[in-house]
Order: sequence, then C-alpha cells, then structure tokens
Amino acid sequence: MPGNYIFDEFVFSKEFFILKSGLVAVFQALNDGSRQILRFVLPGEIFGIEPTGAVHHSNTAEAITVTSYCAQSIEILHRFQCENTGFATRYINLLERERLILLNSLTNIGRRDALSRVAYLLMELAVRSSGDYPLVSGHSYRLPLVQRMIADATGLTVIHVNRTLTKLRSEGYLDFHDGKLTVLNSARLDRLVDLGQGAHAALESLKSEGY
Amino acid sequence: MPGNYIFDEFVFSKEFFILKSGLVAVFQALNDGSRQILRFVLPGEIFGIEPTGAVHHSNTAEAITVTSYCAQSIEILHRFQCENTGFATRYINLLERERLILLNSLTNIGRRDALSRVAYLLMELAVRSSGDYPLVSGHSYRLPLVQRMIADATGLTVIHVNRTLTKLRSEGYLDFHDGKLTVLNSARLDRLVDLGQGAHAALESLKSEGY
DNA sequence: CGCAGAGTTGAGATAACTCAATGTCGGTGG
DNA sequence: CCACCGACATTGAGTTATCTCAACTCTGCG
Repeated sequence: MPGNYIFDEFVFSKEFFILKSGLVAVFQALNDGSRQILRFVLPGEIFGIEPTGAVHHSNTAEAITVTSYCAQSIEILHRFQCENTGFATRYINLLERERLILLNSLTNIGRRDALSRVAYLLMELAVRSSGDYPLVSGHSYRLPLVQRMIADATGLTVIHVNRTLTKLRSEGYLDFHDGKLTVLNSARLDRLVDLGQGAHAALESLKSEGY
Repeated sequence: MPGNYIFDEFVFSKEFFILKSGLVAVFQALNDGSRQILRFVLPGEIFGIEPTGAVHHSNTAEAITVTSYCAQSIEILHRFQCENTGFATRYINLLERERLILLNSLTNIGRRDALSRVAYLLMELAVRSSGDYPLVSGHSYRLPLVQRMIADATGLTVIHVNRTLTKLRSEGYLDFHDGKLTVLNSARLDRLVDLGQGAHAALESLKSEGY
C-alpha cells in the first residue's frame, strides 16, 4: 500500500526483496526530519541487500504505489550460489546494475544544477521503466511521483523543484504533473543533460534491461 | 604512478582490478572539464567492475599515489563463480561494501552543507583506511589528497573547500593539510556529521573490514 | 631564474533556500 | 449537502550558501 514501509532502518535483516510490480523508494532518514532518497526501485530490481555480515538494514524502503514483491532469505542466496549458477549470476547482474544507477545519481547530484538535475532524474526513471532511449518527443511516461519525492531524491527543496518543473515546461523541455512525464523535446532534453559522454552511455545501458 | 590512468572511460573492458597498495580515485569526466569523483579506492577493494554485458568502462580510474594492483579477467570471475565458492562470495562482499559506501556518499552530497560534507568525507576515508571508529582525538591519519580532489569528490569548488577546511580547523573540528588529517575533537566531529542513526551505523560497519 | 601546481584571501554575483501566503482537490464528518 | 481538513502545488519577497573572478603567496623543480 502507498506509504507502507516494507522494511525499516535498523530492523534485523535476514531477507532481501525482488520487486514484482509497483514502485518503491529506498531512503535514509535524517535527524532533522528530512530524508535522502537513494534509489527508486522498479519491477525486476532487487532491494534490501546489506553487506554480508551486517545485521541491520541501513535504510528504509517505502512503497510509493501498490506493490507486490517477493522476499528471499539471504541464506538461500548463499546456498544457491553454487548449486544454481543462474541464480548467482542474475544476482550479481542486479547488484552491478544498481551500482551503475548509484554512480549516475552521484554525478547527477554532485555536478548538475537544479534544471538538469531534475530533468535527468525524470529521464532516467522514464528510460528505466519504458526501455526507450532516446525518449520520444510528445510521448508520455507514467511516473507516479509527487514533487516532494523528486526533492528528496535530488537534494533540492520542494519549492525549488516546483519552480524548476515550471521552468522545464516553459522552456520546452518536458512537462511533469499528476505522475505523468511528457517529453516536449527529446533532443533538447538530451542536450540539457549531457555532461560528458558518460551520461548517454549510462542511459543507453540502463535501457537494455527492460524487465 | 601519481596521475596515471589505470583505465579510461570508454576503453574496452575485460578486466576488473583489486588494489593492493596505494590510493585510486574513480571518476566520471564531464564536458565542462570538471569531474565527479565517485569513490576513492583503498587497498583490498575492487574497482573497474561493469555490469555484465557492458563493453566499456563507464568511468576512469586515476592513481593518486604510487599503486600496485592486480587485474583479473571478468571471464575468470564467471568461470570461478561455481568452482570456487570462496572467490564468488568474496566478490559479492566487495560489491556490497562498495554499494554501502556509495549510498553514504549520496546522502553526504545530497543533504549536508559544505562544513559537514567535507568533514564526513575525510572521516569516512580515515575510518576506512585505519579501521578506527570513533576516530581518536589528537591522532593523525594519512590521507594523500589535495584540496582539488576533495572538491571533485564533494561537488564543491576548490575555493570553497579551502574556506571550509579553514573553518573546520578554526572551529576545532579537524585540521587537514599536506595529506594529513588531524582529529581535533572526535566527539564534536561526530556530532557535526550526525544526520541520523544511519551515519554512525554506516561508519561503524565500514571500519569492520580493515584490509 | 622562472614556472607550474597548490593553497589563500577578498569582493561581488547568483543559485538555491526560508518563510509566508494562497489555491486546488478529494475525503470525511456533522 | 456543506464545511472543514490535509496533502499537494504555486507564487512572492528576502536571505544565505556557494560560486566566480581575480589577485597574491609558497614550494619544489627544471
């Protein structure tokens, strides 16, 4: 259910999860009441992984929409590691893919200004969920986020996200409202977000695994 | 050798690396000539991993000090995955540990102001390289960085890093110069950086693997 | 000697933040 | 049925953290 916590920080951790449908946000809560969303989890991706030996979850997973997922014991993973090559291989793939997403988020938050930062986040989610890249101008993608979540994920304030979205629309890049992203001009959007060959290569590689 | 690139973005990727000694920075280069340092690699950690199927490295690794490392073919990893449980398990451990570091970096860059951001980066590196946590007041830790690298890693400008370091010293948190971090007051430092139970738990868990 | 890389400091510009008010919509209780 | 309330979105005005530009020092090195 939307708003539900699938697991909480500091809960004893013996399981990891594979999302089957819906959207999940994984975040770290801070003392001042704010939070940093570390990643949005899309169907087919794993979450809740902790370093081997860690006893607690280091962050919290919140269901953004209605979700279904399956929980796997870490035990099983270790047991299957050898018996079932396919399973371990797939697990490693998913970890590596998550890692790539995290690296891009780091560059996004560390280097981009608000305009391209918000644009990149929305693009990335659209690419990951649709498998399209480049995104197609005029097309709409369903991203069930509210502005608060964009703020928590980008490190900006909600108010600034609001102004930024207004600007992205008025300058003809994209339109986002009511959980729907409409691409106004895919080529311009690409240029806005282009900060090195890395950005495009990354999006290209994210599209490949359309689960 | 300092300044050498161990691998470059977009180089064909068939190997990953295990650092034996020295310090390595992994970064993404941007169009405007700046870069985002994604991670500092310490001895015992792996770098150069790409998602299975990717043909290129998605970032660049630069030796900061004299380094020694060994290169492993990805092939070997896949081949050993089943034959040699220990190897695959260790590989997964390292991936998971890297993931934890990345998550903390994301929160660091997304949520902290310059003062605590720089402080956290230095603390994290000291904890990871020494295995001490909490750090001990009055003790010095060797971190062969220049201000430029701190800037590239935190998403700040060199000039602001400089002012921030001055402030950290004058306010009695820490002193950093000539590649040496001196902890002035470990407890205050901890409080400065404390943005949720997460921060301490994370540092605690990073210390555990002193290679 | 002179030059390059690193660090430092000052002054002014600007992106993003804070505080405060207001609008819209859907749900809920009287 | 209407009034109220809470979540979300929007807008304005003033503040502040960080950036930019520019000058200057120090050190090591060819």
